Amino acid sequence: MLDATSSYNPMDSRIPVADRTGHRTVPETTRRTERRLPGTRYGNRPTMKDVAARAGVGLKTVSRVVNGEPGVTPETERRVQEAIEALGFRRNDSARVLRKGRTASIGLVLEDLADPFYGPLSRAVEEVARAHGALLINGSSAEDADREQELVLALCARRVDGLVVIPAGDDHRYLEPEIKAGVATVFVDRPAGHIDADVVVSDNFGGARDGVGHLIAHGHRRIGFIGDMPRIHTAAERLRGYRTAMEDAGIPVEDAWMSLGVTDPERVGRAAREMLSGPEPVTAIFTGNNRVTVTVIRVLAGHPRPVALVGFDDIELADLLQPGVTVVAQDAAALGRTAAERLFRQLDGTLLGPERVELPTRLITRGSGELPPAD
Amino acid sequence: MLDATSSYNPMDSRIPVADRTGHRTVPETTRRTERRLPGTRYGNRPTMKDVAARAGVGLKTVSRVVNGEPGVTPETERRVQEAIEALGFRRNDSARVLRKGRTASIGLVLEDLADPFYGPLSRAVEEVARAHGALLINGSSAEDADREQELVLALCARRVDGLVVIPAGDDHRYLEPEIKAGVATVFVDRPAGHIDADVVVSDNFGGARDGVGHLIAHGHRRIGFIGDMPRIHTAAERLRGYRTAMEDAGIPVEDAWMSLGVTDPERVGRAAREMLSGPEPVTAIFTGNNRVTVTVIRVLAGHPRPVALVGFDDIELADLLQPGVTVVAQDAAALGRTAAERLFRQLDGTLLGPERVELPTRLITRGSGELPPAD
DNA sequence: CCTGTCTCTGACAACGTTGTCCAGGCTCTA
DNA sequence: TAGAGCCTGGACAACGTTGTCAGAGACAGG
Repeated sequence: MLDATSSYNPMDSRIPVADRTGHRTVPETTRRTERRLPGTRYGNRPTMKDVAARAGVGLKTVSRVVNGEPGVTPETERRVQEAIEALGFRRNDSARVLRKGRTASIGLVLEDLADPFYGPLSRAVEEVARAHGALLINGSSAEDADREQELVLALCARRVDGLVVIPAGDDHRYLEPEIKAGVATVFVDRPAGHIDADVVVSDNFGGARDGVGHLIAHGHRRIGFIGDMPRIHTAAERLRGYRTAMEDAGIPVEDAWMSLGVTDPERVGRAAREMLSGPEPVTAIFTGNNRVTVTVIRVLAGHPRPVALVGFDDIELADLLQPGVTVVAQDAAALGRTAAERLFRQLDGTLLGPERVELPTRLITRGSGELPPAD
Repeated sequence: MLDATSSYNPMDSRIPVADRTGHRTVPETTRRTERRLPGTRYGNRPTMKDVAARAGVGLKTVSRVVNGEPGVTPETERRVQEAIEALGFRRNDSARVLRKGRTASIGLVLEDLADPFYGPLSRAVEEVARAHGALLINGSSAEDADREQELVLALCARRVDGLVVIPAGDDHRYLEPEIKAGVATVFVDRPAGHIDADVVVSDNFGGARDGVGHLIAHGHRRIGFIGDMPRIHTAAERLRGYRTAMEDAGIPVEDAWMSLGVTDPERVGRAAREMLSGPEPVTAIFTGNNRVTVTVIRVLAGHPRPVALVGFDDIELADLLQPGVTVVAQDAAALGRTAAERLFRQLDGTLLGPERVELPTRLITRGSGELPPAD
């Protein structure tokens, strides 16, 4: 499952067990004696039982105080509070969860938290979760289907109440038992594969079509498209938008104008340079996401002729470049917020069936998309 | 504690209780009958007991199969696996955690996940956690001390094994009982207040001193400093670096050159414009963090004379602006990685006492810091 | 003084898992 | 063939909490 690089690996399901000589590793409870708090049991945290004993009351009375339930005299409450304070007691939510069934936590599986697109999305999900008293567990799939599944199932084992998933894989049937068991699930940015589930996406098709249309309106005909791997739904949709815009304008698309694949700077840079060379180079480029846009901007900065550019996704400082970068912006925070809200409505029971919600994109013109063709 | 905007609020400790008429709300276990899986108990997920019953074996045998423990015949294992498959059983880690004591999860409390500085940091922590088989729970404090404490204590109640905290508040004595109880703790970016704990920081002082020194070396004397609120440790350290560099160069600093406070664009923009006006305007500005830098770049873009600029924190596309933005870069990912590694070493027991680790910063020259004074 | 009601409190079971321990059946050897 | 030892499987307690229920006082009304 996961690599262990040290002795700490609590979820390891392999067997540390006694070896053939019968020796056993020292039980965990014996560590850190010197750090133990007076009044607590060896190496462990104080429990309600400890508090009850110290306060001279019953277990349930402590529970009542901790949870603010009624039916405790002020005097008793004071004694309990005092004991809690003195022992540094903190309720164990694991036990609580086990008893109550809900964990008050939701999981978010995305591609890469370091990507500036996902940071705001995650934050938005967190805010909604917070408003509902839930915590957020994040996981990065690194665009790997197996890792996505591993993460999702780990989250399910934790019994998160709900999942917000930005799919990396394209088959999510493995989630069916979980959904049946009541795990609320919303997919974001890309639809789920082979299951019927709630999904919140941007209007990738329309956004790309409008962005490319914008270039066409400014006189371009030879327009390049550099995007992500076509198995990624958003990439495919944006490509479809490109094709549609071109078709609507009656421009036959040449293969040399399109480049789809991994979005590392090397491949993208090569693709851009190829499109820009030869006897009939493109006069404009439409880029399929923020990473591609940044790379292409770098290429264009070193290019002799001006080349028009429209990028999908807004990027910071885009307005300060020369020329400013025209983009089709999607609202990452709104995606996250909408998804999380639907998630909690599923948990409330106020949501009927699975639905597909599409959020609009916005064309922001800043100059790069308005350059005329330099033929 | 937290606002509930709906009926879902599992961790609410206020009393939903029976009202005076004796009516009760419907127990949770009765929801979603239509979604229940055949073979499971009403509204609940299958447990090992269910699997054991279906496979015709004992409870512990199922546990053994699930955990890959030895001592189960292939035939028995097959039967158990079959039952697991058929019922869609997934081990309940809450119960496991309760029994084992470790949750295999760590908490990360930072200021704002949407900030491009924290995304990579969080991702780095996650990668280390993953290598140790642990999940990461994120929380944004929004630079609010109370919210930080609330988050940290909520994470402790979940019994996270460790905490990585980017402090918002300046008193962390509330964490003492937790640390004594064995919660590994590492502070990042800023030191903890009033407690002795592990901390990983950048060399804010040295970085700022070098950045300002760079401006001085290019002939500037009237150098402005725009930074965050001085109660934030990093802001104070960077200010100290600025003062030291000026002092070392024998330049008396004027009050009008320094501006400290919240880093919203409005205040920062006003501060920058003030420094740049009057009879003796600054000829260079040192900015105290990425947000400030971006705002100041915008101001400078509309300013008639060229003004030198060095910023703390690297920003994306800084190299593509005209001129390129010279920055003092800190390595957010390294901060996160180092902190997380120390955390797990605490859990391993291979770390001795609390320590302060300082990571170097790097001056990246791109042009804006090398502009001569425009006197 | 007794009875009924109300308030406060605590004993106990249950949540789902894992660790301990023991029993029964098997193989192997003396 | 009997005894020793191993392998497999299961009964049971425990983890820390919450829900249920019933008991113990207090107090008022008859």
